[in-house]
Amino acid sequence: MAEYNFREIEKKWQKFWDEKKIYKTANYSPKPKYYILDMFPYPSGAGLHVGHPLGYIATDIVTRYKTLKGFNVLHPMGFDSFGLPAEQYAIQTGQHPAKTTEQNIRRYKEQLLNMGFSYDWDREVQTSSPDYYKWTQWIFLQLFGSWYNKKTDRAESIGTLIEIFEQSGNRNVYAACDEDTPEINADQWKMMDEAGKQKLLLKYRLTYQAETTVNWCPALGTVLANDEVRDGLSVRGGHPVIRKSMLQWIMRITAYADRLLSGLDRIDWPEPLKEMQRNWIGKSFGCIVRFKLAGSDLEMVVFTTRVDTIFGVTFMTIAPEHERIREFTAPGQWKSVEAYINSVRDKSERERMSEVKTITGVFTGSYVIHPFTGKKIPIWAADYVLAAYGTGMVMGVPGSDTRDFAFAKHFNLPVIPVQTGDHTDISRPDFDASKGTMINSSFIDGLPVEAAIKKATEKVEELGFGKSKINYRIRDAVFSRQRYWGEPFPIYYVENIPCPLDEEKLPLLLPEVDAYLPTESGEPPLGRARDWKYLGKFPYELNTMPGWAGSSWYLFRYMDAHNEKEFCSKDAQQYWENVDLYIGGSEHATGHLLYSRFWTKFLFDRGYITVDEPFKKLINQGMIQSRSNFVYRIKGTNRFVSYNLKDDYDTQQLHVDISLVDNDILNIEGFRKWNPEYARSEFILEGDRYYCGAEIEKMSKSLFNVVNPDHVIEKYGVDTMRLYEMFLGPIEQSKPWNIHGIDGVSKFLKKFWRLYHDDSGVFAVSDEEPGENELKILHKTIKKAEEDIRNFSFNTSVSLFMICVNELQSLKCNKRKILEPLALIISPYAPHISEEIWRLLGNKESIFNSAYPVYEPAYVVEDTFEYPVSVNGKLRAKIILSLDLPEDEIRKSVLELDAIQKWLEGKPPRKLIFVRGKIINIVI
RNA sequence: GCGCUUGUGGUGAAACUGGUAUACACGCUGUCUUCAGGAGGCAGUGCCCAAAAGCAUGGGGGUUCGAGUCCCCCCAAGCGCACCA
Repeated sequence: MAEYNFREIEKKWQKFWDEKKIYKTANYSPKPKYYILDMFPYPSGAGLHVGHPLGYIATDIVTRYKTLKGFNVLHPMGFDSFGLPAEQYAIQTGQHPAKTTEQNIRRYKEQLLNMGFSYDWDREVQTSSPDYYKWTQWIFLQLFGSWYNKKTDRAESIGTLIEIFEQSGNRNVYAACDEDTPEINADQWKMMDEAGKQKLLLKYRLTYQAETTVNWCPALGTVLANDEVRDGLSVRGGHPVIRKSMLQWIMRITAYADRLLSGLDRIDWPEPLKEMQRNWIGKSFGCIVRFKLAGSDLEMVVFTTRVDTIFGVTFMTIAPEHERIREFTAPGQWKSVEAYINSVRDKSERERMSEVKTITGVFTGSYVIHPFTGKKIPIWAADYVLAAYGTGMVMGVPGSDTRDFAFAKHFNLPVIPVQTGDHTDISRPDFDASKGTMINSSFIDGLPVEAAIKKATEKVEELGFGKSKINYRIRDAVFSRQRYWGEPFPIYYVENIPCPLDEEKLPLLLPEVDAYLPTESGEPPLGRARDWKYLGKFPYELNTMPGWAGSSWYLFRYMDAHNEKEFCSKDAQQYWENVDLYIGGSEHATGHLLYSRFWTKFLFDRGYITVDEPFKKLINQGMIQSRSNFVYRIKGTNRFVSYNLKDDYDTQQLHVDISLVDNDILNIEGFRKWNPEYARSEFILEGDRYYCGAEIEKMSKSLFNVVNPDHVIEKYGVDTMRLYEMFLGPIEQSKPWNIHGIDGVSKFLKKFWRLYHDDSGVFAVSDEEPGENELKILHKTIKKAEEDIRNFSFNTSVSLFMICVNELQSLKCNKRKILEPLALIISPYAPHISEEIWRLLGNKESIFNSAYPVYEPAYVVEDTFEYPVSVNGKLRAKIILSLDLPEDEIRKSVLELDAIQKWLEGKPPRKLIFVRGKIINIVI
């Protein structure tokens, strides 16, 4: 008896799709376009695990559905192939990262092809390929050749800035630039030598060099971005990170802070992710206030969001790392301040993090004059002030700010309450600094906080020692890495001045090196490359670009992947615009997803593209976790005790490979073979079984809980795996991988197959006309399947198919006119079996090129005459009424119904509750 | 501490704008063909009960004829940010 043979079917159709290039997409079509993108993977050595395909299956379903609906769909795939693991492997083995990367990509591709995804592989991109990184370098050059004009609120060519300089210097330039940019006039500009001019321009370029304190990771030998560091450790590898000053390439993303923020309102992204980006950008409205130093012309400038509390200032604070701290220190105090600076400097991020609660600081011996009261206010240095936020200096208001309060208490500084509330301990939750009215505050006394801020801001502006200001938390992004396996910068140096390489010379190929470690003198690995000089004499940049460089614009390369003249042709970009649907993990919230928005806005400003957001709709697929299993060894022995008996012994919990466990029952023989250490183990069983413990954890090799999709595919087939991953639950939700339910899905596909075959397994469908009942089942399914795909509710779709197939089976329906559309509806989810059935039904074209059936509303309309009804929301009955009757008639017929009449106890209904034309409730 | 999200059977989970809560699947129980092969069919399965009635969507209030869904207060879990002035 013939059965559903997935092995044969899947191989057959994958080969066919590949050979006939079924999934090739044209750049021009009379059909409407739809662009669906997956976050491309980094091809690691471990291959794909079952978590990877989750998002890919979802995009594939939407792709197939949209294609059936008559869209021209772009659905490409590629590889984010520059990165640390390949390089680390290279350091260990000496093997060129390009080679490892190539092997890994081959394996990934093989796995992806096995899953029957409809990618147009002709458009594949690899960020580490010179054809690709040529354009990453090109975009870098465009950034280098641009500045941000805040008057026009967009990036412009650096040439327009030079023109302005020549005419009127930089006095009237309103640009995103370095804080320390000196003011010059046109004559001064013209008098400057080339080096001086370039130095000045560098302060305006959208990518620039600066000496900055960076996160230096000694173990990785590189600098990390803020989002690559967590708790003072590198996200990758968990090595300690320290603060170090280095000359770095930096992206002026702060120029786009406001547009990155406002753009969020126009894109369809998950709210939590938008919120993460909002917090990261961290816009806050406040005020800059200048305090004159006592006995000096110097001024201390602070940023505050609560200028209304200025009458409560009892001390000033400056970050110990602040570059101007010496100016604010009395000569006699310098020694103790310097000692304090040193003690703070050597602490790593981690140490500072864990010492959040300890209060340290030192008096600088200097004072400022309070602008309103004229009182002398002492200046302190304290590490609770961040050098990088605001001006690196704050005014201490212990009456309203809990941190200032804690500091004042610790050093016994006075507290002046400036707003109503109990000030004995303002860190208690019943004190809310954002509420109340002002006291002890001269002209703002009695005003509520909000009004007080407004009035105080006006006053300081009027008196000229302050100005309202919008401050951002986001900082410019460090863009260089001291690594080998990344894009080389198209930059060479003439007397230490960075010069852009001519665009014609791109790509600047990554040179060969003899080892992938920094040089002995501490230069990055490119320092090992021979003749790494432009024209043989001007040294090239030794840093390479970070991982996010290539991924910040890849969506555009897919549109025109083989273009040798442009990163993407205007025509192709205008046709595809931007991504309609993007699916990937939320871990890229403040990395890739922010940087790609930044580069897109930049390319838009410079007229290279017509969209200023890369991804219209974003869905975060949840993480697939894993269920780890444990065995319990009695301490100091080689005896293992079954889960429910373990409390009787003193045991140690050990991870066991989940492939040795079925339904929490341990395969004892397998376990003995797994590790020689356990070959002679003894077991204390429950009955004749050893039960393991279990816990949900991250999927990781080291926890022995990784599930390789290859095994699942081998056992059940790809279509079953695809359906099952969707059936598992909503796509956005993180959930543990659990194989136990897969039999249900597997059964469903077998039933589906059997619908088209008779009892002896021979393909057989009837050409009989379907009855209304069968049509109803079909059209209900079509309708619901469309709704589900529109809502990305794939799990309910799978249930729906099961119901449909069960119903048809119980009707013994084998009619072509029902079964042919059914194969089409299921095809986005289970393409192989559907294609096979489609061909058995005699179709010549691939199911991928067919048209999704249209449902007939007539067959979907529910029974309109039978309603559930309750009386006073309690009793229920089904009554039969006509929709067309006027309300009075309905009321009459309700009273005539015996059952209802009994409940009504003869009283006429006071009110009939209608919902969508149906009586739902009767109120007495 | 702040922000966001989520709490429904033994398990994964359904439930459209408030309208018969627990669809579908797993698991479990019984059973049939009879097989020891991860096969197929049928019936049962929220809780308490012999049954009827009753009670059930983390807990407590509220709005409503009617609340898993809306509002308020708690509790728990997950994620993100974290001295941001």
